[in-house]
Amino acid sequence: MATKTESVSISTAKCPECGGKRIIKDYERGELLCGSCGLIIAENIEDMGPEWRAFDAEQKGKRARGGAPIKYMRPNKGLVTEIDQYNRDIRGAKISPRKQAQLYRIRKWHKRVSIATSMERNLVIALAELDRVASSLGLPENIKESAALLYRRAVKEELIRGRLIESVVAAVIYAICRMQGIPRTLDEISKASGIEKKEIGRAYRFIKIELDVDVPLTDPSQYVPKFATALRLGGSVQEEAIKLIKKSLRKGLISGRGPTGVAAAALYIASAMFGEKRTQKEVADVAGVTEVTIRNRYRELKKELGLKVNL
DNA sequence: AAGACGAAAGTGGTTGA
DNA sequence: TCAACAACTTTCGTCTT
Repeated sequence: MATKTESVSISTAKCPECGGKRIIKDYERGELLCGSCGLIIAENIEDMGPEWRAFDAEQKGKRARGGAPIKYMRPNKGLVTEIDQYNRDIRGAKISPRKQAQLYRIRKWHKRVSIATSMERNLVIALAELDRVASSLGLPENIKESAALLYRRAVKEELIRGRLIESVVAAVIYAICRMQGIPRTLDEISKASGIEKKEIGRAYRFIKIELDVDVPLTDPSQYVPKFATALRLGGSVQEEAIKLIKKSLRKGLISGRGPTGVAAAALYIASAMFGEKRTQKEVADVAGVTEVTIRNRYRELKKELGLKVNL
């Protein structure tokens, strides 16, 4: 993919520390920070590389909280302080009941605070990643918003456990795109996020089941404008392609077929009908399928619809 | 010579016992 | 957990323009 400058859009972001909406982009220092409490949300915001999440949360408010920089993938490692549950002091002597009660309370709150902050950290990383991937895919604000919401639900239900944050973010984006009818293939999201397709698929399936979101299956015609643009095909060709898809949907159904393949075949036929023929290879490339698949779909469409197309 | 076609074998993921 | 299965890909030989 060609390098281009990305303006990181942050209007969906909220400060994970104080909830403030006023987020400041400091381009001189390349930082994203909260206007109310000064929390640095992300550094190196101009940098597209995968390792840009180097990151250091610091609160300038009342409760001073500091420590080592948080490592990339493991929000809790290196920061936890364990308070064990055996009521002995360091020399092994018993601790008075009164002290025990105090220790119990300390442990309790320690745990609560740890969980809260680890969730915050998780969100900070995830939202930055979400923004990066969504921008790189050219997705609109409302998609980011919905995706962020879904991700928060996933965090709340503690579904991120063994998973890479990035995988879940990618999966959430994929799910939201499908729900909103803005087609992005797993391939595209994989490329934008740097996560393998099957990883995203796995995370996607998981959150789909656990969060009980129902995602409609993709309508092939959603891909038509995108492919047509890439092939420089006009509006009338697109309309024809969509018409073909609708017709075959009503007929013997295209169920089970990959939506991209169907869209590609319809476009292929439509382009030929309008004398703006594109080769199977051209169509196949932009659709991310092979010529063989186009041929198979094309054959099916032709038979089902009784088309008299001579190419 | 390039594009279209289709058969055959291989791949990765889903499903159901 | 494993095997069957469907969709899709890869590869390759042949036909058409």
